Amino acid sequence: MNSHEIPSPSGPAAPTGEDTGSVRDTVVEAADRLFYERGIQQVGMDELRAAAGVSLKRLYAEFEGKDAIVLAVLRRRHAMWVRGIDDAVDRHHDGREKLLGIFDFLATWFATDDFRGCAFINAFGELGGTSERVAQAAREHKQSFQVYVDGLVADLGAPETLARQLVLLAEGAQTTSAITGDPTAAHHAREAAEVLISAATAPA
Amino acid sequence: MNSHEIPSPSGPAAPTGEDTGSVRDTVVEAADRLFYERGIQQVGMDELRAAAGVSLKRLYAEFEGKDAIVLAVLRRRHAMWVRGIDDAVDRHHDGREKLLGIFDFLATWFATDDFRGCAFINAFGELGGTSERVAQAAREHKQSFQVYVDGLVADLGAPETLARQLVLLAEGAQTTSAITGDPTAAHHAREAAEVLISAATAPA
DNA sequence: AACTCTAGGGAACGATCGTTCTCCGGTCAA
DNA sequence: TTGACCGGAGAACGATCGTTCCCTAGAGTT
Repeated sequence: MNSHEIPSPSGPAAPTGEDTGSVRDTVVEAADRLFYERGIQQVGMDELRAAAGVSLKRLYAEFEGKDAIVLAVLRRRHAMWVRGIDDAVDRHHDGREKLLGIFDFLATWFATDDFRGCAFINAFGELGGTSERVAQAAREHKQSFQVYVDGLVADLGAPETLARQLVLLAEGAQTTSAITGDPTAAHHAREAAEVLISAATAPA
Repeated sequence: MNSHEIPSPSGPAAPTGEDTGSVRDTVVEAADRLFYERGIQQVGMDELRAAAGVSLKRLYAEFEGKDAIVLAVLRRRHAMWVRGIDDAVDRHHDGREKLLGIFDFLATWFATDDFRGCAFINAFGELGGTSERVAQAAREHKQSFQVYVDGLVADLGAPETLARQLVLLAEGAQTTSAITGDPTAAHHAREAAEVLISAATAPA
């Protein structure tokens, strides 16, 4: 049974005294990939352990349980989302172009070959009915995006209603593209956004 | 343990020789309620059996397995969706009002106290990664809605792009209202739809 | 060399799942 | 009354899950 003695062939190959932060990251990254690809409940802890190249003991030393890993994954997803949106928005200086940058980000995201929708929407559908923690994480994520768009719209001097409308377009594009597999939903959302922005910023 | 002998207090109270079609309906209705409320994998066959007031033997005589029940539930959801949309649209004769009727239907749906989003989106997030049948059911449902809106938009003489945009708004309203719990998403979607329809039907 | 400590591999555990099987009471024909 | 049949209740089964525990190999210290 002990024929192979290589400790961790796919791991980061650190000797022994690994700092604990990197173990967490490794686990959360592997969990994110597996959960997103197949659904949370379809991934067992043993498979996650194997994918992350950690022992079960280490896994449970680092995380209180599977729930804690799920929440850590959602936190990571939120950070990635914020960074991606920020990058696409900050690329522009014009307020209108900033708003449209959101849909450019969506377009590049949808074109990813492993795209399977918004992880928060998926997690909410799967666990939101039984896990208040997951439902709240999804709520906070969506609300923070709404607040972000509210700010961009306010900078434009447009009414807050526009922000609500643009968020609906972004959400709809995510689910539509995820289910149909058609990445052009981002483009249609962007075109709609252009019309809505123009209508909301037109002089009275 | 046998203190209560009432066989099925909440069931339809049919004597014994129930016709088999109604058993199917009873099971699918109970499954729909439970699956929608808590997620599919969170509902066991035994709980479903109890909720439907049927025996396990009857359950497996009527359905090949849990997968078959899930697909039957999605078929039922699709029929309910089509009927609800049709009712709200057929209430009007003007093409523009017909399109806006979609969002009126959404508004009444979102106000339902057990509303928890689109069952197809939820099922796709939970099982779409592993069950091709579920993923396909979601795809077909969304596509049939797109085709339906395409028809209404074509009747208006507006470009097909408008139909894509309106579908995105409807999808976004569903997920947003589900997660945030705010039913006004339907109203914001409707207002955006009014702007988009006006822009798409304005004379050149 | 002997001892201590750590951590990894993986068996073990209890719970739960979807599914099947067994028993048994009731019903109807003869 | 007897016997055949049907369906319900729920035990049983095998698989899988999240989680814990045990055993041991190896590193470090004296």
